[in-house]
Amino acid sequence: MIVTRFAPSPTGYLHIGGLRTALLNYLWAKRNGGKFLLRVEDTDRSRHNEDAVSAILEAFKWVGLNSDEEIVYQSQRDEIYKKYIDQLLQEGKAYKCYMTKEELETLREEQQARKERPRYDGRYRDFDGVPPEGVEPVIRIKAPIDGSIFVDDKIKGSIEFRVADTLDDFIIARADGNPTYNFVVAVDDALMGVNEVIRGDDHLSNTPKQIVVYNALGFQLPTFYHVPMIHNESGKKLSKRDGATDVMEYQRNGYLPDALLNFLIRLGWSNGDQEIFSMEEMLELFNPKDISKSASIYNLEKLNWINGEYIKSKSRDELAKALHIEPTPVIDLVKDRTSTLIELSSEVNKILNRPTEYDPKSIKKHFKELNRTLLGEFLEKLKNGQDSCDEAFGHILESNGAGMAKLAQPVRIALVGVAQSPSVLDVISILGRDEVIYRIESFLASQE
RNA sequence: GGCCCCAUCGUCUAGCGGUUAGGAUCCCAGGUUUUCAUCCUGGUUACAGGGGUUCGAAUCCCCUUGGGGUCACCA
Repeated sequence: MIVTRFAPSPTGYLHIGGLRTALLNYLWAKRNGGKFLLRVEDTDRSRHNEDAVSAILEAFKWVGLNSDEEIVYQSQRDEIYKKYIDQLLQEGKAYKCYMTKEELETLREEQQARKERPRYDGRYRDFDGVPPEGVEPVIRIKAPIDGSIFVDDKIKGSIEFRVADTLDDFIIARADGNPTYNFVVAVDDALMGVNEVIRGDDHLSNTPKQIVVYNALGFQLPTFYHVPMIHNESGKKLSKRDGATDVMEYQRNGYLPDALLNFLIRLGWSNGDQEIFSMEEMLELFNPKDISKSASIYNLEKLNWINGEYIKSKSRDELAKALHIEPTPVIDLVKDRTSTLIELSSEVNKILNRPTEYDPKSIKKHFKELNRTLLGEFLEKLKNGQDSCDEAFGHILESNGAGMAKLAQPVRIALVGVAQSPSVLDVISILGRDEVIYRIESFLASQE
């Protein structure tokens, strides 16, 4: 069975790039009848943040990606980590290092002065003397001293990391006893049964370290897929400064969750010329080995288009629900002309609500002497009640020998306040004769 | 700077030795629409550069250039 996971650190909200990673993991697990798990990486106590955790979970709920098991919190697994650290200590695969932060810093400066790679020198690796007083030791793992570690990545291929220039005996537990990232990731993934790891390629250079941990503990290595980053418009890793990186911001801005997922799946992955993918199709087609090797730039224009396509394809009831309003035929009238729920809402309101003001530019262009006359005649016919609205429209144009626009545009302005709207006759038929009369009279009164 | 990764239209991508280099988005033009939007039709724009290999390279190899990532007692 394939088990995947997404492991956010609770530093704020769910990042749009994180959501993509989560989606890929979700799809791959589900496609294979496996499990998708969630793990909160909060080993750094000083950064632990409850609000951040709930913000992230809220975002997952919104997009509908659910964990198949209880969410794992690393902050609650101290005993587990301690047990494995003790095991490594006892087996001589890890050791206590009494070097102080200051000493470490000095070492680094010396190495840098010599243009060498900053690297722990292993001075306590085989230490069996008397430990210095007053120093709480960190725990370091014994990494290989030479040779190479190979990461067999299913997207990038086999990658060689020479120990000499990538590894040292890195710290697996801090002086305060808390374990560090590369250690807990390996332990948790192994213990949770995660056997396929799909993550951003910013983790690629961490992978050799995690492999050292897997090997020391005798755990089986998962399959790795390192997916390229999403970049901002200037080609850099997407960060908070780029705006709109919080997943929930997309909800606030009127995007539909399935449209957002559709947009994200197309970053670095494709299926021929297909652009629109339902969740079912994604589940049927997605395979992480097909992900492209190069980074992609995050571009909102495509998302807007996709979102518009999704709005067009939704039913009146679905859209009403998304807008938190009662279903109305107005939705069908305007949904083809909008690309976000915000726009949809404003278009609906434009028709449902009586105009509070009239666009000056529209009036200037479409409310001249003839328009005024025709509109007056139209109003009379409506009040007279002989003709239907459609008939009244036709009769007036015919008797005056005028083009449609001469009457339609002023009517439109009277009904919705501007010269742009869906078909005037459609709007009239939705509003009903009385409301149309009211709005035309109000408009005429405002133009006295 | 060391190490690692990457390189087709502005953007997302198809292509996996032989194609007029395709699609989508964006933009522009025309049509439809009384208007706007939708929709339809058409158009502009790409294989980073240089060497190889080959009868034949966007496709394979090397170099250069460019871009990105990463180098913590952060995750």
